Amino acid sequence: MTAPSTPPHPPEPAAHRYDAQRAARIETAWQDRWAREGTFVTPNPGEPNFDPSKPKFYCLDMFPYPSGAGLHVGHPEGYTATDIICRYKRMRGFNVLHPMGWDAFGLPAEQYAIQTGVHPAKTTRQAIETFRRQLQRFGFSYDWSREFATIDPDYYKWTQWIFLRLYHSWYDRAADRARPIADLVGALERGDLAITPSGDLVPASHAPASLLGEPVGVRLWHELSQDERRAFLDRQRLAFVGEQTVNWCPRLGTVLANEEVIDGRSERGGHPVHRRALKQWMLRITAYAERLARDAAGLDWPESTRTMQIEWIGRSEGAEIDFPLHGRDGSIRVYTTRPDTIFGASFMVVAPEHPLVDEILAGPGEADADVEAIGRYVAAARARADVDRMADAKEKTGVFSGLHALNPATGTPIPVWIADYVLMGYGHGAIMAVPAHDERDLAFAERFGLPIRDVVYSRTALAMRHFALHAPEPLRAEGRWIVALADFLGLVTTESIEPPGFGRAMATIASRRADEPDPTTCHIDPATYATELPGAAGADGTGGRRGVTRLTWLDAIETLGFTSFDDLAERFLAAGFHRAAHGAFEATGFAANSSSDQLSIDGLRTPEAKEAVIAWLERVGLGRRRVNFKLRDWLFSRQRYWGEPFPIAFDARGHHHPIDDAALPVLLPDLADFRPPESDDPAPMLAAARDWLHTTAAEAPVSTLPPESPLRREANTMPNWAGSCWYYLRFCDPHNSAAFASPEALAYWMGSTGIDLYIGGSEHAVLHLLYARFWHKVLFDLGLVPCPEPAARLFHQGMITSYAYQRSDKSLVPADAVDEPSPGRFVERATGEPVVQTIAKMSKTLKNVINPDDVIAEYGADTMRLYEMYMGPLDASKPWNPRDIVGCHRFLQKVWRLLIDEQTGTPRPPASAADPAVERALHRLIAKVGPDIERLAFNTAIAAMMEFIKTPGGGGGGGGGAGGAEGLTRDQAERFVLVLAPFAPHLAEELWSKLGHDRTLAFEPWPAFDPAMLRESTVELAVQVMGKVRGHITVPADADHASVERAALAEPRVRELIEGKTVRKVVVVPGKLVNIVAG
RNA sequence: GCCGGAGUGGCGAAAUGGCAGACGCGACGGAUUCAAAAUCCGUUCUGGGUGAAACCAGGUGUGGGUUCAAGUCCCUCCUCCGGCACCA
Repeated sequence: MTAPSTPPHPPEPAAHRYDAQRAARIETAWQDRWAREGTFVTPNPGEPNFDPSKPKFYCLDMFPYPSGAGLHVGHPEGYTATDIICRYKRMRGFNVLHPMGWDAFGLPAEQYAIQTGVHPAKTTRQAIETFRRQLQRFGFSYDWSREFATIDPDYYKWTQWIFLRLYHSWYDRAADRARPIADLVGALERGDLAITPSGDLVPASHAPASLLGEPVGVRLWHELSQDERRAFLDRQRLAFVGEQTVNWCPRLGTVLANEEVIDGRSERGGHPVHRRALKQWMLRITAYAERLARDAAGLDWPESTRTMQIEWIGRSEGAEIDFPLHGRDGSIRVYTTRPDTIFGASFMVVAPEHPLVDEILAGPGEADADVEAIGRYVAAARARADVDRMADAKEKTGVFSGLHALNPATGTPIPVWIADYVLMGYGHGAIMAVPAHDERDLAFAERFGLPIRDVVYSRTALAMRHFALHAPEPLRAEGRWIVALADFLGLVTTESIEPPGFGRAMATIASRRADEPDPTTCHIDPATYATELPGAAGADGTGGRRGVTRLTWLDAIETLGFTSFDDLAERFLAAGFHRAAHGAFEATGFAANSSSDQLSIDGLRTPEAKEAVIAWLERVGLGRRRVNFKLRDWLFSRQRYWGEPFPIAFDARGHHHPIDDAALPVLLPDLADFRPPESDDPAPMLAAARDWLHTTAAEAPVSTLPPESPLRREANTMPNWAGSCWYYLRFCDPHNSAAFASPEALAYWMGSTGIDLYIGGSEHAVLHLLYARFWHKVLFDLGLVPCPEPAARLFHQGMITSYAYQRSDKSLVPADAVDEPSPGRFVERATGEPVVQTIAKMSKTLKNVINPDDVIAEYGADTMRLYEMYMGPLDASKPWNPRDIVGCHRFLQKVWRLLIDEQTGTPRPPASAADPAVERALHRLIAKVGPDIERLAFNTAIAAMMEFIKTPGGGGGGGGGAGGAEGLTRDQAERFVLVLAPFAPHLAEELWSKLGHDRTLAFEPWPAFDPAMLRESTVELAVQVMGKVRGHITVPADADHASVERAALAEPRVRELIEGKTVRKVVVVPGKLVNIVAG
C-alpha cells in the first residue's frame, strides 16, 4: 500500500460510480426499507388499506422445492419475469397478489435423513432459510407475510381436510359433478336410486333392461346389509382404497417407480424387485377425465401443454363387447375403437395379468392348453415391468390359452391367446384382434400363423375388389384386364363415383373398345390416390406423373404385384388384399366381408358401420357404446416418512374411518430412524411409530365409533403432489384457522377465472398441472372455490443451459478447466488438447453450474435480473454466457451516469427545456415497454431502453466523460426511471429518491404516452423495383397514395431501372415502402 | 416410430407477409491517458467494386411452391432439443 515514491494520484475521477459495491449497498438498503415499511404486503378485502376500487392481479410462481444445494440460476428466471409483471401491474393500478412459499415434503430430504440420521424437518428448514435469503437478495416484490411451507402443520391440516372432502364425495354422473356422499345416502334412503348387480347406480323408477335379456337384480338401499352398504359407498368415494401392482424392493424396503427398476432390479444397489399388489388410496381423477379434457381447450395456456394434457387423458370413443367363451361359462370383455371391424376379429388376446389367465392356471386345464408353457410365459411377463415389455415390442411373444371364444358377429370360435403386448391397465386387459386392420395384431398373426381377413377397404380398394368379383368376361382377358382395371379405377376416382355406382362405371368401361384411349384422362393429384390406396406407387408423390390417369393407375397396379386377373380375384375372395398389398389398413373406409344372418354392414362407411354394430350389440345385449380414457386413477399412497399423514384410521375389521375434522391436523409422528426395514411385505414407514399407530376412537378421534374401539392409523403418507395441489388457494388467505381460505378472499383473488398469470417449468405440464386442476374442480363442485379452473394464463419459462466442453472421445471436461486461447477455440488447460464447446443442462458433474450468489457479488442483483431477461425470449432455452452479463451492467452504469454526477453523487442539473426529439423517443419507449411487458417480451423492452439512453446527449456529441444529462429534463428523467423500475427496481428507487422523492415509486402511476408523439411529420419509405430495394424517398407522413407513387417514380435510381419498361403495378404500403412492378 | 418446438452474423438474439441482422457481447480501428483501467466515437453478413463511397450480386438448415413482396404462409427433406411410446 505504501508507495511514497510514486507521484500523487489525481483525485479518483469517479468516486460515485455505479459498480458492484454500490449496487450491493443500494440493493440491500432498499430491500431493508421495503421489508421495514411492508411495501409489498398486500391487504385482503376487508382489511385496513385495502382498496376495493382497484382490479386484482394474482400472479404466481411455481413454488420451489428447497434443495440443500440452494438456488440455481434457473429459479430467478421465472421469478424475475413475474416480479417485473407485478411491479408493472402495481403501477397500472392493480391490487397485486404475489406470494412465495415452499414445496417442502419429498424424497430428497428423506433420503438425506436416511444417510445422515438428521431429521428431514431440520434439513428442510435450513434449506428454506437459504432459499429465502437468496430470493430476497434479488429484491422480488413478494408479500412475504403470506409465506408458508407445505410441511407446516397449519398448512397440511387443510391438505388433510381437502382429502377428507374427496373421501366424503362421490361423482354424480347425472349432474356431472361431485357431491357430498351424504346426498347419495339420502337419495338411496328415499329410494330414488337403486343399485345394479354390477354396482352401478340407476334411478329406481326405471330399472334397466338386462344386457342378456334376463331379469336384473336391481336392489334398493333397504335391501342391503350394513356391510353391503358400506362396501357400496366405499366404491363410490372420490378417495377410495384400490389395489395396485407396485415394484416392491424388499432389500430397500420401499416401492420403486418404473424408471427406478432396470431389468427387474433396483437402479440403486441392483437389488431384486418384485411386482406386488398393494392396497392403497386412490383418487378418482378418471371421473373428471371428460371435463379436464374439455376445459383444457379453453385456457390461455401453451398449446403444447394443453395438447399433452389432452393426450394424457386420451379420450376415445368405441364399444365394449363381450365375447362368450366357447364350451364353458363366462365371457371376455374387450374395448375397441373399431367395432366396425368385428367380422375381422380372428383371435383374441388377453394380458398375462388378466383374471382369466389365473383361472386357466388354477383349473384342470383345457384339453389343448399347455398349462406349463402358459405358466412359464405368464410368470416371465409379469416379472417384467411395463416399460421393459414395451421396449422390445417389435418381436411379438405370446402363448395359446387353450380356450376359444365366439365371435359374436360371425358365430365362429376364435382362439384366445395370452400376450404381453396387451396391457392390463388399459381397457379390460383384453382385445379382439383384427390383424388386417391393426399393425400389432398383424405382426402377432403373422408370427403365430393366425387368420387375417380384410373387413374394411378404401373406396379405391373397394372398386378394385368390385372389378375382381364382377368384371364381365371380356375385361378379364389376359392383356386386357390391367388396362380395364386402370381405366375403371381412373373413372371411379376422377368422377368420385360412390360404391353404388360401381356397376354402371363397369358397364361404361366394358362398352369401350379395348384400344380406345381413356376419355376420363385428366389431371390427378397423386396425393389423392395415395391416401385412397396406401402402398401404391406414387403414394409418396414421386411416381405421380402429373397427367395421365391410366398410366398412373397402371403404375399402381403393377406395384401391388398382381400377376393375373385370377390372382387378383383370388386375393379378394380370400379377403387377403391388405396383407399382400401393404400391411394392416388402419384408416377408415367401407365395410366389406362383414355379413351374417344376424347383421350385415357391408358397404357402410366406417362411422355408420360403427353405429350399426353398436346398435346391434346393444340390441342383443353383448355390448354397448363406451367412451374410454387412457387416464388412470391417481395412486395417492406412498410408503414414505416425509409426507402428509392420512386423516384415516382402520378398525379391527379393516374398515376405514375418517378422523374428525375438528381434530386435524393428524401430526406426523417423530421417528428416530428413517431407514426403511428390509421386508418381503410392503410396509409403510409410519408403522414404525407404534405408539402413534395404535390408537382408539376416543383418542384419534373418530366420533362415529364407540370411544374405546381400537384403531390402527393409516401409516402411508400422501405423495409430494398433495401439497402443491392447492397452495395457490392458501396464498389467498394463509393465516386463516377457520377455513383453508375465506370465501371472501377466494372470491376476490381467484375471481371467476383464477390465477391471472402462473409461471413455471414445462416439466410440470402434465402431472402437477393436471392434479391441481382435478382438486380444483372437486372443490369447485363442492362450492368451495368460485371458479372452475385454477389458472387462466400459464407460461413456461425456458431452461437456462450452460456451456460444457467435450474431448474428442466425447468425454466431458469441467468448464473451469478450459481455456479459450483464441476466439472460438477451446483447449483443456491440463493437456492443451482441443475440446469442443457444447450446450448442456447445468449439472454438478459438468461443473458448469452458475451460482446466483457469485453473479450478484460480481454485478449486483439488478444486473443479474436484467441479464436473465435480456438473454432471449422467456420461453426459449438459452445458454448462460458469463461474457454477456457485462453489457447489462454497463447499461445500468450509463443510466446512473446519465442522472448522477459521478464525482459528487448528486443529481446532474437537468435540461431546462425538453428536446422534442428526446420527448418523442421517450413516448416511443413508453409505448413499447408496456405492451412488451404484457406479452412477457422483456428482452425487446430492455433493448428499447438501451436504445433510448443513447438519445439524450447523443447526436450533438455531448459525449466524452460528460455523458448527457443536459439532454433530459427532470420530468423526462423521472418518467424514464419509472419505466426502468420493474426491471431494475433498486437502482430505480435510488434514482427516484435522489430526484427528490421520499416515497417508494412502487405505486407511482405508469407514465403515459401520447400517440400523436409517435407520429413523425415525414417518413422515409423504401422504394422497391420488382421487390428489391433501389432507393428511398422522404414524404410527408400523411401523403396520399398518388403522391407517394409519384415521388417513388420520380426517384432517379428508379427512373433508371424502369427505363423503357411498363409500370404494371405500384404497391404502396403506408409508412413502409413502395414496390414498383414493371416489365 | 409418433407428437410437439426450434434451425437467422464469430456468439446471445431482433423482425403485425413489407428495407433481414434492432439491442447486447466479442473483434478491429480511433479519441482520452505518461501508461493502463474506465469512458467515448467509428467499423464489423459474404463476394465484387472503390482511395473512400455510390453501386452490383448473393444471403435466414435443404429443395420446391404461393405472392407485387417470404426468416415469416404451404409442401419435401435434413439436423438438434423436449415429450410420449404396443392405448386396442
